[in-house]
Amino acid sequence: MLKATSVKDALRAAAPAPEILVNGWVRTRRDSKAFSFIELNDGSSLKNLQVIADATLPGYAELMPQITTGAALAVTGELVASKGQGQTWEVKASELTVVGKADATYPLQKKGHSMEFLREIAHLRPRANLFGAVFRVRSRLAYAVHQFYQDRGFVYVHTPLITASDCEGAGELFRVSTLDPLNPPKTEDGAVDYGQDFFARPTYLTVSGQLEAEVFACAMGKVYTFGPTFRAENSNTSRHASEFWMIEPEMAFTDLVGNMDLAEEFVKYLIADVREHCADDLALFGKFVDKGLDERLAFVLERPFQRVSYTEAIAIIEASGKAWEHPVKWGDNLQSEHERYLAEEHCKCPVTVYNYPKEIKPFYMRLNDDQKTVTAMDVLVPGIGEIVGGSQREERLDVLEANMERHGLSKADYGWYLDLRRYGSVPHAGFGLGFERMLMFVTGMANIRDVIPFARTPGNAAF
RNA sequence: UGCUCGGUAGCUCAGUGGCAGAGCAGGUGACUGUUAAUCACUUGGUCGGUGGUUCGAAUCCGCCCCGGGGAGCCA
Repeated sequence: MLKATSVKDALRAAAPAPEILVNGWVRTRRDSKAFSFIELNDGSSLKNLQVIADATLPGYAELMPQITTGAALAVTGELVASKGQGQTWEVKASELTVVGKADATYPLQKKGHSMEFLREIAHLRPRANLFGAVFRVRSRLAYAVHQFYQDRGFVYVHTPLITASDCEGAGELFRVSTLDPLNPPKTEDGAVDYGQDFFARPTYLTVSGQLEAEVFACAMGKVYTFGPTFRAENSNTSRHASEFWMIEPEMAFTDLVGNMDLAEEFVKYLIADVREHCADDLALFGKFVDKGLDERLAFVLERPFQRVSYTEAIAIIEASGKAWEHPVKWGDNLQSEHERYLAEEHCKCPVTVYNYPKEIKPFYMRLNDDQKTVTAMDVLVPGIGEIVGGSQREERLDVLEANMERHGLSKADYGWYLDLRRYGSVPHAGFGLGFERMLMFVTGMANIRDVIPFARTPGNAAF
């Protein structure tokens, strides 16, 4: 049997071919009296392959009504230079097989679907041009993540998805349990006895692999994780999902500046890689999703990211003279409107904000000499906001213990984490980059639910 | 979770107290190396659900469900 050629390969052929086999799904069909044009797509590229089905084909009259939008086809024929405008190559079919029919109820049409409607048919939307493009870019972006770190000598670490610790001391967790919810074992005082649960303790889906990544950074120097993460927050926004992917590099012998350097280099690398390898798909986003996309990506690549300390950021916001919905003073969290102002109006490019007040940041961030701020850093990008959050970690045992006490955390639960500071402790730093938020940034897609194959959000786990 | 805007044909939407509509998709026919093809005709409705106001409700009011936007939490 003839080995199949992808649409992508057929379209970039160097020469005609006497016989090729192409498999795919019908995007549309246009009929002439003597022949039909069939647009075939197999997901390998944005562009379709035009198939010419001549009326003299065996079974033509019976075949044509089955060749409807959505039907799966196997086409054997000659790859020839197109006689028409608009495409270089086309296939003149010698044999057409309808592998799977699609009747008139097939939901995808040739034009104009809303993102909301496509979200409801998440099992079919990868067949739409836009979503094919999104998920090809997603695949390439994931590859580029690994390439970036592997090229730089980072070791890929698989941190656990099931955890007994709430890594960040914040955020709500999904409980993992095999206890009977209707009749759980109880302790003498009436509480659920998790000692009898599967792991003999309460366990959850991880919200971050950071603490475990620190373990490996303090053994192998430079490591990264790349995997799914779970947050049971009741967040209903265009940039939050209950299940998302995150990349978390962690580096020993590295301080806050080295951390910011890596984050900025990483973001730029990903943009450059996708621009180089997904040009057709990005052009589609530039045309239909975000007219200014290419210009903005080019701009981000050309310029160094701005860096402002939290204290400077507060001064910038106060000096803006804007009427803020939430006025800020030193010590407050930056609101979304402030972050947007910094990235979109004041700097007009990604901006890294660092050295936040210790009161608004987690226990593991390193205390600065001013005793008031910690080495937190957030990368804010126009249109999305926070895309990276990280810090230099507190490597001094006594200071870390004091921080934990201040945050009301039990030292006993973090014995292994404290051990890293007892034995060969070193300055180290890392961050988390939201994979989907990065994908939103490079594609211009406005909603995180549209860059995840099957999005999980509060109240929605269909498919 | 609170704020706000929506839910009308398969899809996108108009209709805002008085006969349920358009474009696209689907069907039929014509025409054409077409390419979001074109032209003519045509099928298609629990107006999100429920209760109320009214002679009369898609339209006004209450409650519920679902979706969007922005907010908080964060990546």
